[in-house]
Amino acid sequence: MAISGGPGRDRPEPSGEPELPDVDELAISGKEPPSARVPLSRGRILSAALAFIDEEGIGALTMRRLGARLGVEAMSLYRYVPGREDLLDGVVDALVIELDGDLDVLRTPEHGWQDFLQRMAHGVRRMAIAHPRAFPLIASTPPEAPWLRPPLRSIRWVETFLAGLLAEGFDDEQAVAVYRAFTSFLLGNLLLEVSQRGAALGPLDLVEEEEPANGLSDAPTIERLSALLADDNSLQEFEESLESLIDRITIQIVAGSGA
Amino acid sequence: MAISGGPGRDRPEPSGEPELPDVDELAISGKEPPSARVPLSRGRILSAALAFIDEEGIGALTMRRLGARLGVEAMSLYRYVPGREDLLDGVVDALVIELDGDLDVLRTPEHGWQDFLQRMAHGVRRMAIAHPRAFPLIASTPPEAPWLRPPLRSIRWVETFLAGLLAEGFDDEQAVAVYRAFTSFLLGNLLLEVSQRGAALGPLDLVEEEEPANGLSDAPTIERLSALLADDNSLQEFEESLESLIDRITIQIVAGSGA
DNA sequence: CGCACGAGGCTTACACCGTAAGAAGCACCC
DNA sequence: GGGTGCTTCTTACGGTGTAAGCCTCGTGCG
Repeated sequence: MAISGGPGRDRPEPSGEPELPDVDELAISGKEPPSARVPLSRGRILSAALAFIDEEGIGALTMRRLGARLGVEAMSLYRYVPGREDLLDGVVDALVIELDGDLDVLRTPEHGWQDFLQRMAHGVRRMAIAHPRAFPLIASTPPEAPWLRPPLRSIRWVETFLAGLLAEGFDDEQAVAVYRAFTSFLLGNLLLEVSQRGAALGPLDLVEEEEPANGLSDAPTIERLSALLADDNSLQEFEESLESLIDRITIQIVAGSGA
Repeated sequence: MAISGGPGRDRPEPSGEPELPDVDELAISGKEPPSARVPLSRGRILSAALAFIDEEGIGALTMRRLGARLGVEAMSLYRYVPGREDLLDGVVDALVIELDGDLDVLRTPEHGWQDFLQRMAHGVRRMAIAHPRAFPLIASTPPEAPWLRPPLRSIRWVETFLAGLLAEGFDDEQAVAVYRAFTSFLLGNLLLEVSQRGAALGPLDLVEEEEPANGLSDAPTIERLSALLADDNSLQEFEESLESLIDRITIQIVAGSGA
């Protein structure tokens, strides 16, 4: 949460205001009809970028096109965003902020940490499904400056998660262990689900190859199974895996509490 | 695939098959000293691309630079590779091929499917650690043509894995279920491990900010925990998670066998 | 009122990118 | 010699991120 007064890193905006609100409105609005001149802001830019990615994918997002969508020249964006990579970082942060404001995943001290993890997982899942093309961003280190960054391109994610765990009574090492287990779980499950959800449109795009009766016939395997692969019963699977993970954490913590 | 005999260092290249000019040598050699004119081939290109990515990251890989590394003009690459995206696909496929030739993960019918999964997981892990900057490729749908593709950018991966599972006696639905669970597990665990392994160089690159005594003090959380986060005891964690997952599969399969 | 000023947006420019089209080298066989 | 294919190089085009500077106002101050 941290209403942008706290740990928000200061953007290299030395002038005027000491701190600018990273994401303000984030109205998740679509494209702007050429209405009155809305004054352009970091929030509006990030919001438009997210909408753009949702519609056309990350690769299609260029500064010029994003500018055009906002009725503005590309270079104007640089007044609010240091560059393209930082813009993508900003989109990820915006998603995370939207997430943990969405269901205020902290502030429920009465239901215990299992409930916290459940809420967190479902919140992230909802996000992944709502923005399937933006979600993989969270798991990809940016092409430039590949390391020397927080894992997963959003320090806010780590902060939010760890703070929640600590608030639930975990100690430092437990929190980190749970963070790892849970983040890797979410990452894997949701990346796979999102990618399969996309592939389900028309199953696997095997180039329509005429396998000329290869005697061994190992190609048909995937053709035969592609319907099963595209079959979308993933919510139930997600639930089961989630509960199983939470059980495992219980056991691990209980078993490890002696040490 | 082509028993490939004993310890001969010969690369897979299943020469019996009709025509598979995909990956031939893949010597994983480094940069080519300007020695004699080696004739350039898809395999050499993919190998150089992988080495390039390992050294400088995906973002730094351009056709021109890759050409220069091979002592060749950029356009020459297009005789063997349809374009940049396909080149990246090829790199992923090369990794997967290297993997399942590396430990011939099939062909061990005597040790049961748990052993198969163990070998698979460790093989992928070794690959992820050997090529940490290339590995995220496997989990990222290409920016163009985002859907309409096999999940995870390598149909070969799906094929190899499913074929192995079927060979171990799973039926179709079980194989798909195990494939999902296992792939998501590997993806999540290894993406996180790889990214943290990178971040461990110097912990989190917080811009050195002078937080002017914000009363709430929620910033230090991550600073305090960053050492723990960077701490690399991940092999053991991986093993534990792996065993736990395999147990879960056992239970699930046993429980689900009645249906 | 006049006017400097500065924020916000625009224009120009540059280096680099992927790649389409075709020219130039080259080994071979007739 | 003259084709005849490959393979590689040259040239060129449209697109990209972004550095540098210009223009245009609303605004505050004398």
